[in-house]
Amino acid sequence: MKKDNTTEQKIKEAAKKVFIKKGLAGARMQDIADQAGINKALLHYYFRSKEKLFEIIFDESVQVLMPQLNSILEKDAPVLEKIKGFATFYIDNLLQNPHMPLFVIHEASQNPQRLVRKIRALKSKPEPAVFIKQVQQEIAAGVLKPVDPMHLFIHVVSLCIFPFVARPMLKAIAHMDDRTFAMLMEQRKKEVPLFIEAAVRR
Amino acid sequence: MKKDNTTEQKIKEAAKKVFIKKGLAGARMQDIADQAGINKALLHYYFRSKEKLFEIIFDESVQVLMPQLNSILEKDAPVLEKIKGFATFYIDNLLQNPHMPLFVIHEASQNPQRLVRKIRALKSKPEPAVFIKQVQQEIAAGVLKPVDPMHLFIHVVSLCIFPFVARPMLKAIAHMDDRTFAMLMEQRKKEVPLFIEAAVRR
DNA sequence: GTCTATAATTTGATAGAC
DNA sequence: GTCTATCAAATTATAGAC
Repeated sequence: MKKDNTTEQKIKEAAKKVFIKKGLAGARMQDIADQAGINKALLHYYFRSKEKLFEIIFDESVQVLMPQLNSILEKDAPVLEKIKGFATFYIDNLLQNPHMPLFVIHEASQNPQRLVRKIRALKSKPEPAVFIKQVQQEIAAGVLKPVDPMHLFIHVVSLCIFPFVARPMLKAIAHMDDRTFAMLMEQRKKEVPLFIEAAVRR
Repeated sequence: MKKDNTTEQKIKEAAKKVFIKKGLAGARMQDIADQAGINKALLHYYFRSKEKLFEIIFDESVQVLMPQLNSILEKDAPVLEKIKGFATFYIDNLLQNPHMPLFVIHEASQNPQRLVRKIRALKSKPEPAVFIKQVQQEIAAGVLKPVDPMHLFIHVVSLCIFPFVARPMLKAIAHMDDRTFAMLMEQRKKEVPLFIEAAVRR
């Protein structure tokens, strides 16, 4: 599963863990060094500065989260098929990386331009235009009820991602423990597509 | 609109702005002092420490965001009525405080216990139990399609809050400027209730 | 209450030995 | 490449004059 056990890799994994948990401003180089089981000076030897190291971790996170959105937006299949596949796949993925979306969102909100740059640099950029056209076609064909395509897109991502982002809030409100929460997310892989289908299928 | 122009109030307003924008770890006491147009030492004179000042701002934010959830959960009206009222009202509110949810969520994720404490201390706590029972009744009565009540609750909050939390992400993906984004959120006051109704009304 | 000056601490970054 | 020791800057917090 893990790549090399080179020092560089160890640092990147440690940095990923600490940055994603604490954010850029909250992370401490000392924490990262401890987590990696090495000395603080080595961080600078390998990555020059906190900012540089962060940039790499953020970049990788964007590369994990963004291109996956394309499975809604691009793949050639009926809209409801794509949404179903996406929800299952993406929620599954978030169960593995539950803290990544909040990390990216928080840092994007601190520095929106950085996210814009990263997205521009992606080989596989999310591009809603295709999806929007396809939804319009299926509405015209009578497959879907009339629905604003952009809002539909936002609905889908909201339903999939928000619970992970707001996890501590939802856990507190609904008095859930971690196990219950995980189970609920597991259910959402089916609940979300069913809900959307009920809303828009003719 | 604003309360007194006492120094204490000026500080709290400045702190609110800075903390909500930068988070606890990212905020600087100097920024808050500048924003309030006073000296840094005065902050400590009035609020003792950064942590103490933060606690007050966080507390107030929780008091703004949480009790409003009760309009879904408690008020006596048919489920779909309540959801419609809530969505309109809450989104309207978020248009005034667009950065508050991400602030609370991010800090809650840094320190989940703090949020739990704050919620426990609320006079008007969000309590899903009533809502869940009501949904079950309306399903039994044939008003609603069968749907898991807890998931329905999560759907509603997700659809309302997520776009504000993920604003920079959505703006970047869909190439929107601020005006377009605001317009879209304005539309969601109607889109979200319609979408939910289409999904669950029998 | 409010300010200036400064202390105390934290933290990112570097120098230099091995 | 890796470590220890240390620096320099940033940042919270306080002392003390007015």
